[in-house]
Amino acid sequence: MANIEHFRAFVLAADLGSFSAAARQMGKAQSAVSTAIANLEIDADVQLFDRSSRNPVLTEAGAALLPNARGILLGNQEFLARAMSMSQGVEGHLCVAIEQGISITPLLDLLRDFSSTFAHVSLEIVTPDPTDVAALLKRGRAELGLMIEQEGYPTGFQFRGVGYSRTVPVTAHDHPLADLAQVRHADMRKYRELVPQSRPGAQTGRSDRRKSPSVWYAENPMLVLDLVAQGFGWAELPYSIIADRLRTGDLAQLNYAFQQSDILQGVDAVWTEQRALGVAGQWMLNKLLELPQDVWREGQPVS
Amino acid sequence: MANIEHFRAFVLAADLGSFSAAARQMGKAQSAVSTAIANLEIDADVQLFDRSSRNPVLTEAGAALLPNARGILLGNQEFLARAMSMSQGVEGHLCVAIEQGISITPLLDLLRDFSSTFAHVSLEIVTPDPTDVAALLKRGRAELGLMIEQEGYPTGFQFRGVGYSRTVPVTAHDHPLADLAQVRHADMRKYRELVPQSRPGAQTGRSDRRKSPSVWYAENPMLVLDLVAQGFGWAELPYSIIADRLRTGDLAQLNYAFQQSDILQGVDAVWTEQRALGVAGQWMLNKLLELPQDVWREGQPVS
DNA sequence: ATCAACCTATCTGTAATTCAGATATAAACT
DNA sequence: AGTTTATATCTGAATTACAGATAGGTTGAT
Repeated sequence: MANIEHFRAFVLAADLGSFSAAARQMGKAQSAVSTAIANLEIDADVQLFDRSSRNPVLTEAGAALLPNARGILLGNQEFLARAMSMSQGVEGHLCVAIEQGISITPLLDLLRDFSSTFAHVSLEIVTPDPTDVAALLKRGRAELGLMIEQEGYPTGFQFRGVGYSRTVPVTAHDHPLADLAQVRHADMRKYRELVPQSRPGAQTGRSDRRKSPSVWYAENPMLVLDLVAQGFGWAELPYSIIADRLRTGDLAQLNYAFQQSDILQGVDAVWTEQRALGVAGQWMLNKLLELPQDVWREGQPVS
Repeated sequence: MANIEHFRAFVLAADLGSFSAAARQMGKAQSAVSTAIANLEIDADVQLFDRSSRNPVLTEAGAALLPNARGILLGNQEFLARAMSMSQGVEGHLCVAIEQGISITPLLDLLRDFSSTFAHVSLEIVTPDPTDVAALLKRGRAELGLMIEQEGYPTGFQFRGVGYSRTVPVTAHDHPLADLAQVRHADMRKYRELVPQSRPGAQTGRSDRRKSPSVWYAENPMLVLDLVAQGFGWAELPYSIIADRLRTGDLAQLNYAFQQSDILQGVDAVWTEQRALGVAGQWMLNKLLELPQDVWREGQPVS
């Protein structure tokens, strides 16, 4: 019935203003184009061309339907191109799990590059709770993960450091801790700590020695941010999400007595051995490893 | 070659998880679906289904290509639906020319209604210079116009009042006129008038007795707005575009001594006799005429 | 007006395709 | 093991698509 080539005949004829020219360009006989378009008109029950003159000209209906026909053609083209890409081993979909709190601004150029290099690969970025990245990888829901480095990974996981993330301790500007020139452990234990992570008991390789005995957990870092701003306690949060509110004076940075207050935590790319990375995943991993370290410094616009 | 029905077979089989079920639903033989999908796989050079078990299951490639196939099907469906709509006399495209300065907020509900009633009609809204609306209609570039009422329209034009637009005289807040409790004609003649309209000499039916001998014209009302705010003169502008800047005190409303300062100008719907309105255009005209008058009162949110 | 060049619609026979039915075979379930 | 239901493949028939030829019309130049 409705053959895709018929739509191509319609579009070509409209563009060239001639059935014969369209037929020549398609390597078919003129009669083929003529009947193809005639059948299209029968199916659609509208006149697409006005044939009263030497060359056919689009009717109003034909002009209105032309974009639709082009859309069908484009869809078919994309179907074929994507299939071609996948038949050569490129995966059709890549899911990257980036732990909440890791900023994606250092990755923007890389992502732009990805979108042009792998136009037919749909990219999915999920930002799960920190404890969930490994689970997503193991479950096969994601192929590649970015997470704050931890002491040990379960067997079957591959990892490599690719950058770092700056975490800063903050409170609301009017919080008692904000007035101290130097904050000691004993001071912090007096107030509630807010942790951007759900499921406190989650088995994770990272050290979970909280500084305060009173801890609240929330899955969304933004929620933690709001709670901190409302004076519910203090938190160690990625610089990228608090930079604005530090600047406006809404939040105050704490000054640790016992260590550098700016905590630089390594960021690891993580993947599993079992589910081998496809061409696109491999490409992204390599680009991540090649990333210059200074793109991870926040606050400067990515050039 | 690539028949649209084949894509439907693919999508149906993927959805139902069975070639036989898909065949039943399409009213075809099982073998037809089987070979159709096999041919699709040959064309695309990828395996779409894994046939190792009793029921076929999508491969990774099949899952990635399924949305594309759906897209093609949707495109075809839309093509047919639009054609059907047009074969029943509904135009495929409607262009409405709304004179610059007339707010479209009173029309939002109407437009929403239009988009659901005429899903297959693409709507184009152009906001030309006031003097150009009639030209667009005459040229056939637009089918329906909304413009500030004028004394007479050229022959061949139909018009009917549908609402009104409030125009207010303003200056910058620090302009000499802003200090006067009552502004007389003589005062206004001392300062420059800014008119949101290009081509001063344009033959138009509206009264062109400017109050000031010094007049500047600019096509874009927003440009006029900026000039007024910068103290270049005074202007009579639609309330909808100056409301915000009146509220912030950036601009000041003038208080006429000789008439009501708030000038209510009628808004006419205009169309030509020669180019008959289609079903959608007719619908829009009727809805415009039925519009309750109070939607034209600005400042209140449209419910 | 006449003519040449070019366009489109339609007809005809042929080639290609699509499809239904039949058959073989494999998987899941009893 | 037997039953049911699924898919792949084969075959012949029906449909469809197509090239080539023909007829009729339009355009523009002579």
